[in-house]
Amino acid sequence: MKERKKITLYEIAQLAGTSKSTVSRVLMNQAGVSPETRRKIEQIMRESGYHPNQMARGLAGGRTGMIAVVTPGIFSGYYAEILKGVDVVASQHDVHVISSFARGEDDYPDMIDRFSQPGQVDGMILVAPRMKVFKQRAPRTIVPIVLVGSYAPDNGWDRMDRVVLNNAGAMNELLDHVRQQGCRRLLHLTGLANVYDFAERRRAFEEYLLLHPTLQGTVLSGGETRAQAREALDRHLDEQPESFDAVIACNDDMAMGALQALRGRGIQTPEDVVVTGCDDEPAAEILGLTTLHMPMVELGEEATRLLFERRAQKQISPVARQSIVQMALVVRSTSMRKPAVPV
Amino acid sequence: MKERKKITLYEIAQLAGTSKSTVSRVLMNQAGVSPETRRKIEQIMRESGYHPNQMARGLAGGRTGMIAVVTPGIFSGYYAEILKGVDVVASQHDVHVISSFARGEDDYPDMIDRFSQPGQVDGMILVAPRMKVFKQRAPRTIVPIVLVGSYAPDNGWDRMDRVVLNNAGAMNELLDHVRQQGCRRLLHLTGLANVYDFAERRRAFEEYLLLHPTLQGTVLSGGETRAQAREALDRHLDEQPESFDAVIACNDDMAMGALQALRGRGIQTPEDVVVTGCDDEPAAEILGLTTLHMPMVELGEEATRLLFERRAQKQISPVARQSIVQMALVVRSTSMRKPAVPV
DNA sequence: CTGAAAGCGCTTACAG
DNA sequence: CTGAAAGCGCTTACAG
Repeated sequence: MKERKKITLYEIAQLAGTSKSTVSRVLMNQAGVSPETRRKIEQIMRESGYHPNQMARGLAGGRTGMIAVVTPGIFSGYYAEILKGVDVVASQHDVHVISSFARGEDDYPDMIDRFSQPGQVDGMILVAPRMKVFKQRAPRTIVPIVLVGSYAPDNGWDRMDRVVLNNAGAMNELLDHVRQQGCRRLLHLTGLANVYDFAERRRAFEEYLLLHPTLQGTVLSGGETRAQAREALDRHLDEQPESFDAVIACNDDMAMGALQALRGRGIQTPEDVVVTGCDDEPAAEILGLTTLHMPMVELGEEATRLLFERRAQKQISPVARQSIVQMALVVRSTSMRKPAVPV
Repeated sequence: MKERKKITLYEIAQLAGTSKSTVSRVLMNQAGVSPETRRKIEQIMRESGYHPNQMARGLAGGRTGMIAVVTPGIFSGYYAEILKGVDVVASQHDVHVISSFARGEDDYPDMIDRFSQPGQVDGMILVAPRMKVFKQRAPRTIVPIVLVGSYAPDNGWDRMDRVVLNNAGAMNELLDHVRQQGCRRLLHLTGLANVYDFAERRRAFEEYLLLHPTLQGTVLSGGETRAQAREALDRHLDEQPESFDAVIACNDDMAMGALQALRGRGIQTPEDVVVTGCDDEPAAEILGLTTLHMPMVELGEEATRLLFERRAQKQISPVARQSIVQMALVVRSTSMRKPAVPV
């Protein structure tokens, strides 16, 4: 039944015995079309399997029907879940999602530049951009931008909507728990310094130590990948064995590297050393890793909601919105010293 | 230095003291422009921060500069890696990647239909489409399609390029290894029957049994998710305890579910039961899960290469290409009975 | 409620 | 090697 020839809005108008204008109105869901005409046009569109040419719509109407999600090149598996959340909301608006991986941190500004030009996308979501991006003034673009898990300095970036995590609060809760497990010498395994969330978590860790003088704390830089985290901890164990009784990693991936390092030396978890992560990646559950749960799909959805709200505004608003997504402590076996719960 | 007013090809032509045609030629990388003129235009484009309007290019030239990747709604984390591979190759061609998650298997045909209309994308990659998609004849579309990890029945789908895995060969290697570990009663934990790769692996499992009469084999359906796999194995253990000494799961996720079920009953791995997966997801390494390694980024890259080769062809070619990606056995602790190797 | 016309910013023959 | 003109398929005032 479906036409194979490419069919245009003009053809639909012909078949309906009306004009392009009217067909366009029903396509745009605009008022001012008689119910009867509308019904007829809708039926013809359906029967003919008509899909409007996106490129033409974009050019004529100034709306591309696309948004871009830019993620760092190196990623934890959870970026896929954020992407899925974005897709859920975007598809409700009949908008496609362009996914781009930044190649190095220098690539970020270029991508922003490119996407903020007219005729590219209707908006962009920047996931965990590296701090370096913010060295330059924020582009004064008509294309709305939403930041996810990100810094927002006052050289213009603070005008943008953003979705952030309650890093400090969640970290506090986590450290309270670790302390209750009897740990006193805490090692914070941090990641790249230019990742905003990592910096926040580190700061929360250090502030917690100030408030709890009975605790001893160290910060160890674990590099970028799981393997690097493992190596870093290995070296640390060579130099200062038994110097800590808890590893607080800045994310699950690094926590897993830590687990490997400990296991390799026969150090028991959680008996000798408690280990915690952050993110609650799929693998965390399996490993019994205590972590902070981040609702990743939600994160993507919320960012996209902000984007569409912004897009819907007629004029530029002076209000920047910020959504704070709560992470929740998930206690599992890597930190559970007291009662042995069956898995 | 950067212009904020939107700048068009026409402006570039003005600045260069030439015509739109000539500017378009350098944009399209076409021959027939004096080196001097080309250099000048390129410089002006760079200085003005010009990016051509994609919508206009798409409408005028018939090339959208986008390709779509459609993935199933429920996904293992590894789809993100495929997406990354796609992005790597696509960006070399200055093409953007639209990522779409199919909402249920009925959504697949609709998406294919929509994307294959003109003015949408220049090509599409279908990742692990459910078998149901192939019930209907393949669309006779000008938009090239590449199938990844997929069936290709002869009702038109066999005209398409595809990237597949050496499921049977790899499964054989895996089963040889399991047999060498002393296992004789094998339980195959399979996933949704409508996933091509799962069906292939199951077939390979059954054929292996036919060739090795000393082995005993069972196939257990593990549902769709890790949790379901765990439950399925739990029920099986209730009904027929100690009926197997190896679990051969159709992917890592289900293998992890199996590990949970076994652990919950105090059954030792690999001493009592050997467990294997497939895919080599990030979590597999941590868990010490024996699996078949799938080079996921490569898979995405190869699919995209096929797509661009097809796009470059002037006329429709009668040749359908098939790339077979080799999976390799990765032996880890869940199947290593003989020598205890240090992790 | 409806239609004719202009125009979005490019590419692509075509003519020179 | 270069330019003028047509046209891609829509949306958007504008006029009725």
